[in-house]
Amino acid sequence: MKAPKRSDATSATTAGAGKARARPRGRPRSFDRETALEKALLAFWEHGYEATSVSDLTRVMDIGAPSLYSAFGDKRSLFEEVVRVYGTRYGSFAERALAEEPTARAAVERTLREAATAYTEPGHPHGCLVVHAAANCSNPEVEQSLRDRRNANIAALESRIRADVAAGVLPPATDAAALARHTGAMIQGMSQQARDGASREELEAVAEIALSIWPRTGTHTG
Amino acid sequence: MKAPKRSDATSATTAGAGKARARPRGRPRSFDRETALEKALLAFWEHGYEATSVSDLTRVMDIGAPSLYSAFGDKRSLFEEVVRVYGTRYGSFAERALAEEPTARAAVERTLREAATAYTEPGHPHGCLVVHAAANCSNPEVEQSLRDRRNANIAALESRIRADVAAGVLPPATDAAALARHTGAMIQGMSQQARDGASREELEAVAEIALSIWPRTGTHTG
DNA sequence: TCATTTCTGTAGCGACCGCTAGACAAATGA
DNA sequence: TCATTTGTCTAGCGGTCGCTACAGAAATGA
Repeated sequence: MKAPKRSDATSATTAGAGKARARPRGRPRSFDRETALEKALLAFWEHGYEATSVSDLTRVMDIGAPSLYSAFGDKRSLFEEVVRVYGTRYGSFAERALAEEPTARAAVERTLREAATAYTEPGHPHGCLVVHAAANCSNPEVEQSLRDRRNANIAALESRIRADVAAGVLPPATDAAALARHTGAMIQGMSQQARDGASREELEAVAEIALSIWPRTGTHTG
Repeated sequence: MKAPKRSDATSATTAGAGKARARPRGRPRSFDRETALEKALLAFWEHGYEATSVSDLTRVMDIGAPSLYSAFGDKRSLFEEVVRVYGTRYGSFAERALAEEPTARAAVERTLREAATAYTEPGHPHGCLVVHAAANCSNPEVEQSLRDRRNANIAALESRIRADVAAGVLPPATDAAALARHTGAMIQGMSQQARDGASREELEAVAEIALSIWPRTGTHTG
């Protein structure tokens, strides 16, 4: 049994800013791990897990295949790390809205509006990586992992809606599950629209229409 | 230059019901072309264009690779034929609603309700083939062909909405493009939800919420 | 200087991809 | 019966897939 080496995330290499640990023993890595990871992220985002080959990855990351495998494990592990980074860097706006806004309605309003912007932002692929990158994937586990993320987001919104119902912010007859799922479907539909060429303005108009299902003013009782 | 043979759609083989043409010259096909095509349709629907290999296809169609290529051309042609058949067999409910219902609103209402049923029907994969089967496809032409279909459907709805506006059925200030795109996003989001495990009842609830953006009664003026 | 450790580049593994050549099988018309 | 036509079967083409063995390069501590 061979020792798994280190290879893991927090290797500071030559960029010794801050509390950089002492240099590791062997030959230092000749590329910046985070930069390479970002390139991989963009490739997976644009083409999806399956259609992005290791050969594509080594080209855009500008490293050899052995370096990729030594630094990131296999393709699957690299993708998982990409999804994690995507979540913290690009895909956290819904979670943030849910945490910061006072009501579920306000969180959804902010989420849909920000989605219109985020999904059409120049400089990276359009739409949401979590929605698209594992579609039509031969590896069912990869497909399922993103599906779980999507459904978890909807479940989080549902429980937030339930809390508002319990607090009297939303009427007792509110179908929290349906309302949450409607928002999830809107986000996913907007992401698909972004992939299909819709502009920010067009998505914002769609978001405004979708938001009209909620009562115009903060609380309502019927 | 070799003659392209016949191989095309309307070969009756042994099933000589109705006005069957005279038998062609050579050895007759040993499989039913439509049955094999249906099996290919289900495979592409479930796994998408790229993730369905020719080897997968020959297995589910229960024919050899040369028979597949002789009867359907290459993989791309087979997929295109599958998309055509899907359109007439499974995916025509929106088009039908648009043609048969008196107003755009009624057409959308019927479309969303039927989508909830169609996208969760047992006996075939969930969701819409046109939405999913060419996602993350290495062949950009295949991806684009389904994208064109999706956008054409939205454009058709938009012009139908414009007609209702011109006829006074919808208010003059109606944003036809946004309204059509909202419906497209809903359908695509519901399809994604169906793929992610949503039930017919759950999708029906989502559809009802989405329909509440329209005025409750037939016409409205403001 | 030198053994040790770790990364990089070359080169290629076995598996699968889409696709097809060529031999044989099964129908036709004569 | 027999040449012709067309479908099926076996076998395998060149190419790409994800991945890795191996040798050399570049750092370390002694």
